[in-house]
Amino acid sequence: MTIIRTPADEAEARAVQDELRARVVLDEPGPPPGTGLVTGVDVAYDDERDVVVAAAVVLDAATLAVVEETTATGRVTFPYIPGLLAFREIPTVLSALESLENDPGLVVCDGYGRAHPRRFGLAGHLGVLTGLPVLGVAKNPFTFSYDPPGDRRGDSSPLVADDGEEVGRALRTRHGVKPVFVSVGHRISLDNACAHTLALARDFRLPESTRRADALCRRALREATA
DNA sequence: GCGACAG
DNA sequence: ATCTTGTCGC
Repeated sequence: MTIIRTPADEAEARAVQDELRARVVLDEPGPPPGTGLVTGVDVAYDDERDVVVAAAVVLDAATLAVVEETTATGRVTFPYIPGLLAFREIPTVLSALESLENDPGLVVCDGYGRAHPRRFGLAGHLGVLTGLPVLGVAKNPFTFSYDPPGDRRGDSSPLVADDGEEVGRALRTRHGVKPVFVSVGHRISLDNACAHTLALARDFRLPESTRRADALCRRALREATA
C-alpha cells in the first residue's frame, strides 16, 4: 500500500506540487484509443460524516464494457481548495486503484492535468504517483479562457494559459452540447487524450469511464452512510 | 484588498 | 462536491 502524507497547510501543498511537477512525462504519445483497458476514477464526499469514497471502474476500451469495479472508503483529510484538489482526492483514489486485479491501463479522472495554475492538477499528480498514463476531463474551464469550439462532435478549441501555452482543449463530444475540458496528466499527448475522450464519450457528453465511476462512488457512499 | 476558482 | 421534483425531449 502506498503511503501518502497529507500536507499540513496550503504552502506545503503547493511546495509538493512544485516538486512533483518535475516528474511529469509529457513526451510519450500514450496508448492508442480503442484498445486495451481504460480506468475511470471518481470520488464522492460526505463532509458531515467525514467520509469519502473513491471508485475505480475498468472498461474494455473497444466495447466500453465494464471489466472490473472497485471501491475504497476513507476519511476527509484535506479541504477543497481550488488548485489543491488532488490532495483531497488522491489518497482514497490510490487505495481504489491498488485494489484492482487488472492493470488499470490508461486512467481517466475528473479535473485537470496541465490545465492548472501551476501546471500540475489532479491528473498529473495521479500519474506521477502511479506511473500510469493519465488524462483529465473536467466539466468546467477553471481559470482558463477559450473560444467556443464548433458545434459538431469532435470540434475543439485550445485552452490557453497566460504565457500562450495550450494547456488543454475544450472538446465537443456531443452535437450542440457544452464541451468538456481535456488536458494531459502524464505519459500521453493532448491529441491522443482528446481522441480517447471522444471514443469514451460515444453516447454521452462525459466519458463512459467517469460516468461509471461517478455512479459507483455515489452508490457506495450512500450504502456506507446509510 | 477583492473576486474567481477543477471537485 | 452537495442540497433536490418535476419535466422537456429523444
